[in-house]
Amino acid sequence: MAGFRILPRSFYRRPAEVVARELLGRYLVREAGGERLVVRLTETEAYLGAGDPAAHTYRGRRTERVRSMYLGGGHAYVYFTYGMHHCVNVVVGEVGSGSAVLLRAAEPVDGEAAMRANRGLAAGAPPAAIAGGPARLCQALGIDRKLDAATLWRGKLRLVEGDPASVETVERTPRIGVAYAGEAASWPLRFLAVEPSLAAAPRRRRG
DNA sequence: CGGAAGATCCACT
DNA sequence: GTGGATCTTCCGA
Repeated sequence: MAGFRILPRSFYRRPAEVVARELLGRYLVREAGGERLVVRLTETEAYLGAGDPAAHTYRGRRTERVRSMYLGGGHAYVYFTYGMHHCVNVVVGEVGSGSAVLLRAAEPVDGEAAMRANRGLAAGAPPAAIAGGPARLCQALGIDRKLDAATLWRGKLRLVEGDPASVETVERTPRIGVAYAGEAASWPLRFLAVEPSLAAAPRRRRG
């Protein structure tokens, strides 16, 4: 059964690839507009800090935007990109490590109607369209830069125990959209919870 | 101070 | 499969 016990700060004080893997199946809880929105995490990516050419903190870069990435495990790092999208990360490691886990996809657990409204989706849109993608996830949960540096162990954006046992198989692949990062573009730091129901489903024919 | 690109998504062909 | 939207952030000059 899914638990709503808040993940302790020690959970985050570990390497990014470990936390990225263990975040699968956990629940992200967002209190907004008098409602509680809950999603189950299904896809994450690890960003390793100063030694990772794909990370915003590559070579120890310290700018105003990435300030929250150095706050230590358990904080949120929210950035704005492409002129219209937000993405949310879970900061991991010790204070000053500059490492984090990007939350790339999740599926609705509670408050689905409100999330559909946040996304402006038509009634018939499939559940995967609600939070299947880093910017979609933020839009569904109403996450923007006001939540940058938020504490995930208390407040209006929280990470809880969830249902990690529901993740039967984890697939690892290179990260998405980091072709500029040279060799690091091939590092297998993307983690996906393989859904048995989807794995068994017939494949769509290619065109 | 200007230019370029971005950890994306959507509509259209 | 391709391109447009849209603007913050960063870096080099």
